Amino acid sequence: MPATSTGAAGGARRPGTRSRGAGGAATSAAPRQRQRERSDATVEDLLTAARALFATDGYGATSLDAVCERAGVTKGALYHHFTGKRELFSGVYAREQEALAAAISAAYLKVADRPWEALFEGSRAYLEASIDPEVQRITLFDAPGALGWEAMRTLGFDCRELTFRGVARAIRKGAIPARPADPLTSMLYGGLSESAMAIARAEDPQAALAETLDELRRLFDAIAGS
Amino acid sequence: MPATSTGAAGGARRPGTRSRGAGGAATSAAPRQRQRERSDATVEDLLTAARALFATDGYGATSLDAVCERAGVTKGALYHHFTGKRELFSGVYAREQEALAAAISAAYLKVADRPWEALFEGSRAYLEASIDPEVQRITLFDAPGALGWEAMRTLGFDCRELTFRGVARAIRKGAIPARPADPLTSMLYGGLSESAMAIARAEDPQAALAETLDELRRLFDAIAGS
DNA sequence: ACAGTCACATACCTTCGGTATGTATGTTCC
DNA sequence: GGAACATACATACCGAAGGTATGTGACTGT
Repeated sequence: MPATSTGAAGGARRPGTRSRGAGGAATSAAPRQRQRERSDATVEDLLTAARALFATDGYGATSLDAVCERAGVTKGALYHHFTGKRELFSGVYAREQEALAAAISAAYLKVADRPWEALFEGSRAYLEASIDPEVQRITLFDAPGALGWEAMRTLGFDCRELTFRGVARAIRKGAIPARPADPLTSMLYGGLSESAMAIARAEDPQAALAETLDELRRLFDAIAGS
Repeated sequence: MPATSTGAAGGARRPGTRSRGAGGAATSAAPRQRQRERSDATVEDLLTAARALFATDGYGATSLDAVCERAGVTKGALYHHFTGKRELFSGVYAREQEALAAAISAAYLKVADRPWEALFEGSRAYLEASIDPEVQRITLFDAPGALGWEAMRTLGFDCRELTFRGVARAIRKGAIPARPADPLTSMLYGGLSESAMAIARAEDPQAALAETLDELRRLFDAIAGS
């Protein structure tokens, strides 16, 4: 044990001054609640910091030291809550997927009684949300290489699964000609993802988005009426 | 300059024993040809070794030391021919794209007089070639994160560009209803890429491929007849 | 209040991408 | 044909970054 007591005397030092929770009022209100809140707050800070850096610098160029510094924590905290860089990114990715899935579901449910139209609206929502370069960097560029196919699909509620359900339901309800749902799901989901990337890199993203939605409309009409 | 003469006396040591070319016959046959051949051979070895490791272990998990060892060279050689890991991967990626593009073109040209059918055949070729997990790991999983969008599209003859040309030509020739070519290109190319990944992970890849080609047929027919 | 656990902080190790430098093999020019 | 130069590497080293071992104070059940 070289150089034990570092610097000044003991006590919780700089990185963060962890002391969340609503003041120090009722200590007996919640038995083991304090530690949970502290943990949750730290995890929240780590995920927020990581999401910001991953989104702008990318997975490879983001160092855990930078994440910890931004979160006001040290690597001890990070490795206490995550097994490593992969799982940290995994957490960020899961949140991103959750947000996308929420947007898709909300759009879908507005016209859920018309299955095919509902899938179109869900697709539109996914496309519009996925245009954000930060979202793209995480979910479309870095996630495949960092997490792999299996992890991407098993993590939280992924959008591909949502798309599959929408396609399957449209088929079941007879909104489009009968067929296996998987192939069409892949074509639709992959097409939308690639479209989002292309739109974000276009000279005029707004125009590109409009053109893409037009094409999507044509495709949906063509599929339904064949 | 610490520890100058390392180990035994000088002389070209183990890593490779570079001595390509057709023997040492006519020395005056080609003026500056020997070095070129040597360089080309080294680059070839590096790209081959890198492709093997990148394909199986992925970009992040592949170390340059491992690549050099497999190629029978040291890092001095690698950094003489490439600026770094990115460019090495870039070279591997470019070759992969070239091979895919060649397969697409060959299939397309067989029925080039029917633009829409030709694009279908090109799509089929891309799909079948992209099912290989090694190809996928390089071109679909790691390339986006490692190279980014711009580099992927400007590197060599990329398949998306080929798809675009096929779509644009089909529109120009009136094989499908008029529309901007870019959105449909994205939907098609992205859909095929995602489909390839799904097929490779399916329980029965052959059956999944057949179903996907059926769906592709339906989609092409629907688009043409709308 | 005391023992045990949790949530971190500190210090260290190892791997790996990248660089600086040395050197043998061509290549060119006189 | 040999000196001068360029090319194609090999060797040795550096710094950054992911990961680990260990210590310590705050929190918690008894």
